[in-house]
Amino acid sequence: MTSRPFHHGNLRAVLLDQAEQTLRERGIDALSLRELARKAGVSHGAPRSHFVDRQSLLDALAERGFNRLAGEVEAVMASDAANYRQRLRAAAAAYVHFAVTDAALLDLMFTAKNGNPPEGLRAASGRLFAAVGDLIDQSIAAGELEPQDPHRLQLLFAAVMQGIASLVTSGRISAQDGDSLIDDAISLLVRA
Amino acid sequence: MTSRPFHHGNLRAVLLDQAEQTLRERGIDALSLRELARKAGVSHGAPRSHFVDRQSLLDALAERGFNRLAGEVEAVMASDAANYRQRLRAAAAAYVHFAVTDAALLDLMFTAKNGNPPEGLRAASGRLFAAVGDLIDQSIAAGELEPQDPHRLQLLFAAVMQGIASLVTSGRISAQDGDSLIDDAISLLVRA
DNA sequence: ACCTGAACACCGTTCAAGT
DNA sequence: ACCTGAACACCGTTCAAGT
Repeated sequence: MTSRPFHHGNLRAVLLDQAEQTLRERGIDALSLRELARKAGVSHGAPRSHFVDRQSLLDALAERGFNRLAGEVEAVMASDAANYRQRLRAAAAAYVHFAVTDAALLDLMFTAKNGNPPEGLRAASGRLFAAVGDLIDQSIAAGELEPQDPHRLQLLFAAVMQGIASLVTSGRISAQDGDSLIDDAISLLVRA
Repeated sequence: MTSRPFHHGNLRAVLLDQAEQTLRERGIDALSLRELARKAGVSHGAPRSHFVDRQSLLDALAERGFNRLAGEVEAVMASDAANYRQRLRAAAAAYVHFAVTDAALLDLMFTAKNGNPPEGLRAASGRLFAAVGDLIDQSIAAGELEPQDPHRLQLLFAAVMQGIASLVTSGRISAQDGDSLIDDAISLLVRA
């Protein structure tokens, strides 16, 4: 039973899990296909069956990151918090928390890509921005935000969250300062 | 005269210039010390005399990036634009322009560092944030911004610029949308 | 369909040696 | 002080071959 094909049907997932951990603990430069294969107990050529090259694995990691973060924002919308200001804060807090615990992954998600991203990655990032957009729309509908131009408000909120996260991951400000900044930003948006 | 030491005293600068160009044209993955040495016409071990390792060269590139961007923000402050709203817009526009023309470099400047950054890099990034801070302070003094909490306003402005730049470099929005977002963000801050 | 293992080209880093 | 060139370990990628 425990014969040769240690992984059957799930090597891809095993590689991604291990890669995510390595990314978190030692950064992107320490991420190599060969080491992942070694840790998974397969030959160095095995990953090729699931990822055509290293960039393909990085794209898959970014895709998982977007889906996870999108899921958290969607969870905020499904919560029973009546106050939309609280929802905006919760979504932004999730964003900053992600930036703190998975800085290298967030970098990867927002790194300048040379070519066009694969479809799965595009869809995943789209899901995140759609979730943020829905949250803004709902906040407007609840009268918490000015109805002005919803699309612009969505982008602005996304930019503020990404900017705060970026300052945190790059070590410019602490996670605590990041949370304070969220409050300031939301106060500004809500009041506007 | 044109004997052996092709570069004497300026190999470091030659390597950095070439590296910056490669970074711009082919991204960070295409940046190798050996190729830089080849293009400079020196042996592959020569860069070692100026950069202890690859990360050290990347740090030097980031440092130059921060200094260049800081210089542009400082130039905005030294300009004769009487209107501080225009100054804020000009500073933010310079930031977005930098993001568009040197996306990979901006990524490098705000990448999560594993260890503590070297002193020169710290100083250069400090110079940028100090320049942004001064601009905000002057805008407050000119009555363009509410005096509230200057430090928070500085961070918020920095976060918004970095966030918009990040959305642009990652291809989420166009440079044009980035400029529109700047207007929206500044309107929000000025009105507040 | 998935994995093995040899092969190739390239890289970062170290270091003794040259000038 | 700066550069050369050999050496080492590691890597991404390709590909014929196995099961």
